Amino acid sequence: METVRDALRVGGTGRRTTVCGWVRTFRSGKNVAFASINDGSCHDSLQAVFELGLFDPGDFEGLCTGACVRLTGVLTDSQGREQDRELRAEELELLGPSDSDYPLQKKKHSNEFLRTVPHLRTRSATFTAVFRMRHHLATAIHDFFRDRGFFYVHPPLITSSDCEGAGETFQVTTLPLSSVPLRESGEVDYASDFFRRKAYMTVSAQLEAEPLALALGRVYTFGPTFRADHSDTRLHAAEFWMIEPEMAFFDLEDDMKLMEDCVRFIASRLEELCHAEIAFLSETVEPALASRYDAMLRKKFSRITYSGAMELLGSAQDGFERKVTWGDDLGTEHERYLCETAFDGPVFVTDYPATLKPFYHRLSDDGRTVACADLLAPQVGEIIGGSQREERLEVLAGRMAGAGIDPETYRWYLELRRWGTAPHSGFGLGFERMLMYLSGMSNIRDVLPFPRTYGSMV
RNA sequence: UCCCCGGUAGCUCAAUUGGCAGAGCGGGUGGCUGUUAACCACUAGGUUCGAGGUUCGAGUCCUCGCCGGGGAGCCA
Repeated sequence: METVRDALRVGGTGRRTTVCGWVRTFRSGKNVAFASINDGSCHDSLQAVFELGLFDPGDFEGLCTGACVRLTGVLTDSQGREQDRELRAEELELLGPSDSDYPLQKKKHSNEFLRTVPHLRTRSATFTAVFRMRHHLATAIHDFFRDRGFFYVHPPLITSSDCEGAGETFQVTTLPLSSVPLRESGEVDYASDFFRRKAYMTVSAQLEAEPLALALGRVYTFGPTFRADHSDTRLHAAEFWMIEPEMAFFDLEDDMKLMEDCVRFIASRLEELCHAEIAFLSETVEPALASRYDAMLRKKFSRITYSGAMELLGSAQDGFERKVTWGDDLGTEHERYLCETAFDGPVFVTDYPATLKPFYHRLSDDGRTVACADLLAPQVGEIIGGSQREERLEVLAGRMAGAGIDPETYRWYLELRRWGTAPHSGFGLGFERMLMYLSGMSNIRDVLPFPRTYGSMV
């Protein structure tokens, strides 16, 4: 047995082989019938040709769109124009019949409809393409970091820290919800909870990555992240994946170079490995997809400071719903203006006001901005957020106090600065956002196999 | 959480001012064909999301609810 991919690409024609796969379309005539067989191994399907004289009419019962078959036959050069080779079938085994109720018919379905059948949409041309790209993106990321001496580390998914400012947390508990134990004060008595304290699903692995970076040097995490924000948009999921590298001895400039190298590397890897998928998605989903790869591979990423962006937005501000001045956070309309109109491609926005960023971003010499960089991309918004971390104990303690954070909660984090502190930097790359940008899919629900979003878990 | 749009056949959608519920694809039947989301003919297929209301009459207007989509905020 071999995959459709190998049957189409490996060796020459004339050999006898067996393939298994699902029927995309079936066409029957008087003397000959055709079935397109796709097994997910590649974008293209294998056309099977049935000389009807070799089969009983009953053999084709249930052999319609959606059926699963095992076919044995001889690979031959195709007489048709749309494929180079095809399988002249000699033996047909119907592993799993289908019928007209099969939800995926041989037509274009809306992504909204396909979301109602997540267990079947995986077989569609679009979603097999997206999930192959998802795999290649993940392996490209591992290759990128491994080749640069990074260690892949595994911080916990259940954590006691809510990573200040990163988003709402899902609480983890084994307390009985119908009769939660209370203390005399009326507060929940976590002493009898599983961990004997309050616990959450992680919203970011960054804080826990720092002790590993300040020991192993260059590390990265790649795992799921959980956010309970009530944000119901095409860009947000409650469970998504993030890549969070953390590097000792990197300043912001080193950090940004790594971000840019990383994005270029994975884009070039996908362009190399996913020709057919990119071509298909350009045709059916996002005509601008090819130009996105150009923007990532052949142009240096633009850079602008937050202050510079404010000046730029000020001079173009008439068209905005909300006007912004220095100290305000950028709204979606402003971010879109920067990457879609002003720079027309991925752009770094750096050096935000300290008041807009978490306490652990390194305070710059001007005393009012921090050493950080967000990478904004057209259509998908922020795909990377990174910073140099505050390594000075007194400055960090002061910023925590300013933010009203109990130092005892982050005692271990402060101790990293107390003994053997080192300049270090890192960033968080949104895996699904990146995949959206590289695949052209405009809704995060369509790059996750089983998306979990606010109010919905199909 | 807020704002906007939508829900009609299995799927994608149409239905003029409130006046007979429609098409394509898919299904069935027949025909034709080395076909390409095949093609041609015929045919079946409906609680118009749900509950109320207005009206002689509601897919269409009003109220509430449910579901979906887009946007805002927050973020990746």
